[in-house]
Amino acid sequence: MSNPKNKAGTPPIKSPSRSSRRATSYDVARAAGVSQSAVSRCFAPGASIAPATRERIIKVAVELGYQPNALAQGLISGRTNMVAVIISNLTNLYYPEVLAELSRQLTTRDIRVLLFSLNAESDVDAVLDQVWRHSVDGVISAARLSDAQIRLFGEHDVPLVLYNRTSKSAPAASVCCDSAAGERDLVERLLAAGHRRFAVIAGPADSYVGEERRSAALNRLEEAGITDVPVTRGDFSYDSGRAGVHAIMATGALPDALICVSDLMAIGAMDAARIDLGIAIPETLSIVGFDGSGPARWANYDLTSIRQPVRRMTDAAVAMLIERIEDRDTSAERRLFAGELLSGHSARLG
Amino acid sequence: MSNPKNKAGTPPIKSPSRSSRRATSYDVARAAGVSQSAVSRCFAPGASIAPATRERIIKVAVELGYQPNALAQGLISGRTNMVAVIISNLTNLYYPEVLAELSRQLTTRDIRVLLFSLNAESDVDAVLDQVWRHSVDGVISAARLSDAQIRLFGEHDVPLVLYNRTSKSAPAASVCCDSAAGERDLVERLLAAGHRRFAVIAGPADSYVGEERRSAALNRLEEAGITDVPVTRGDFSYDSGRAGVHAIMATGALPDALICVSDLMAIGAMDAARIDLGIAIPETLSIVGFDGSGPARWANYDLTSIRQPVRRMTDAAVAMLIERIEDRDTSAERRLFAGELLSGHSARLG
DNA sequence: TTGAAAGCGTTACCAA
DNA sequence: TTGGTAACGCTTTCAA
Repeated sequence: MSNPKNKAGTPPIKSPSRSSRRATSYDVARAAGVSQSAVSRCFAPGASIAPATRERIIKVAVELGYQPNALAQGLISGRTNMVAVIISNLTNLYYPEVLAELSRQLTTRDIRVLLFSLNAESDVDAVLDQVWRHSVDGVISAARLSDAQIRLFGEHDVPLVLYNRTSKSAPAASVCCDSAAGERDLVERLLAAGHRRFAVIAGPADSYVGEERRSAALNRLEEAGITDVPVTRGDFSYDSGRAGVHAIMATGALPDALICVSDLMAIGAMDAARIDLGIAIPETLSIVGFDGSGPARWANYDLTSIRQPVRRMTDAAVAMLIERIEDRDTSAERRLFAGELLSGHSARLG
Repeated sequence: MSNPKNKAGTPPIKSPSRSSRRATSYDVARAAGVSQSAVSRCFAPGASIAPATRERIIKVAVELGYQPNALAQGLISGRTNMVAVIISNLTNLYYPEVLAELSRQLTTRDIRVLLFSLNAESDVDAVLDQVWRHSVDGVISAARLSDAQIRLFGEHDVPLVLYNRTSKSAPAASVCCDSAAGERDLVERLLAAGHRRFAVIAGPADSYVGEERRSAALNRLEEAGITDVPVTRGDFSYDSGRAGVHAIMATGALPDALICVSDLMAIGAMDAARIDLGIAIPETLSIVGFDGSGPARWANYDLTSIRQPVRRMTDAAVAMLIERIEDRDTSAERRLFAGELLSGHSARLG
């Protein structure tokens, strides 16, 4: 009875009907006539094992359909090869692109994605609890976290990379598109083309990027001596962009340039202007957006916008995260990427 | 030395700088003066424990910030409370909505989502390997699985629910929108309005729903005696819809009704027709889509389409999966949901 | 109701 | 290069 597994001499399997229990490293070891340790080493990256032994074990492992149990691996090694991705609302046109790209890049590096998608009501703290419990190796968050929440990552010693967010008081690694520069750029081009009567459709007050874009636009306008700029707020949705146009027109303002802080709102605004109000774009009204998401490039809209370099940004986010997983003492760093101007034809540019 | 944790009397912690190790049930037990088993019971659903004890333990647990380790729980109990969601391409307009809804519903039931998003090149078998390794409780797949792959779920005893796919030879639970009925419905309404010259923009030949919709449309047309129908194939993208229109026109055909098997292609087709070719929609050409995704309802398109009842479908998928997790002998079942006609204004209907 | 002890399936460490 | 053994942090019997 040298079987290390059944010290107590367990009786025949209890449920013979459900016989196909998953093979463990012990099963492989027994069948290959080696120790369980040998099997483990066989699947470890740079372990010392004789080629012959290795080959024999692999053969048996394949026969038995053995694959290491990720739970057990994670429990003992402290690495799960899982990263949590927290994203605020998937219905936003821009996030699916980011998520797809993140997922692709993480998969490439043999890391799995544990997805947490927040809807408005959902509780971030509850999500974070799950994050701790599941021992993920790190977190990429494109959702709004409070400074206190960011600090929790330090306490739990879980690497974090923020996507298109930052925090001044709590230091955290982050990857952002330079919204301010992009927005200033757009405004300058609009000014150069002779626009003087501006209006803005901003985002919700608690949106980091939304506020950054709004204030960048207003600041640049102020520098140009333009201060009387009607601002209305939307929630980044198509409908809110459409409603925004009506809200602005209702004030009696007659802008010749409309700045929307997201593409989706810009698209809603274009439809409202052209279809509801019969305004010619860009002849009578210039409209600009931000993000460079798919529909912005559809022929019907051909939006003038700033395209975020999603590929490079997600690339950087993943690289930064892995760096911090490998060396937890890597200090906070903020990487800022310039957006690319999509000229489009929804605005007259100078 | 009655500490059950340090039998060997381990020396002081190795890295004092990184002191904040996560509290375990042993830590809580010691601090509360109870056994580790008591702590475990305290966090188990219907365990027998004295209210007083329970309260004391909870108090200590909160103080220490204790939370059960999901890995250890999963390893011993065989339930991870994780479900894998496999989805083919996130950039499709319709999938993010499905994913968001699935994520929401699973979260409600205290289940986490392990996301696998396939891009064209990625290897389904590699994804499945990861699924087995991570011991997920079940899988919802909106990606194309071969019959052999579906059978693997049986062998591994992992519950599976297919979303908008089925398999005739390998039995599997599935939730689908009745594409055939929806498409027939659209065709009938188009026929009733007097359309006689049809064309179809279909999906890739290996798409289940795409083919179902294409053949349903062609069959219904054949019943009406219309057989000479030009068909071109796209890949469900905007660009391919646009290209499809040009391809059809290039054949010399002059359809008065264009059937697109997805909204995104229908939108591309509308832009091509109106913008590239100056064709009036729906006066000169009726265009219909399928899915009822967000942009289909934008004022500029106001697409005539079939809306999939995403909420009810995801609801059903989650319910079916949980049923099979709880009782693995639940037999295969196929639930078919009728789509809802979105009249829109991109087609003249009878 | 409580506690002790046996796993779950690995990796990490040590001696051989 | 190998095998033995101790964790990892929990749930689950089984006795008390």
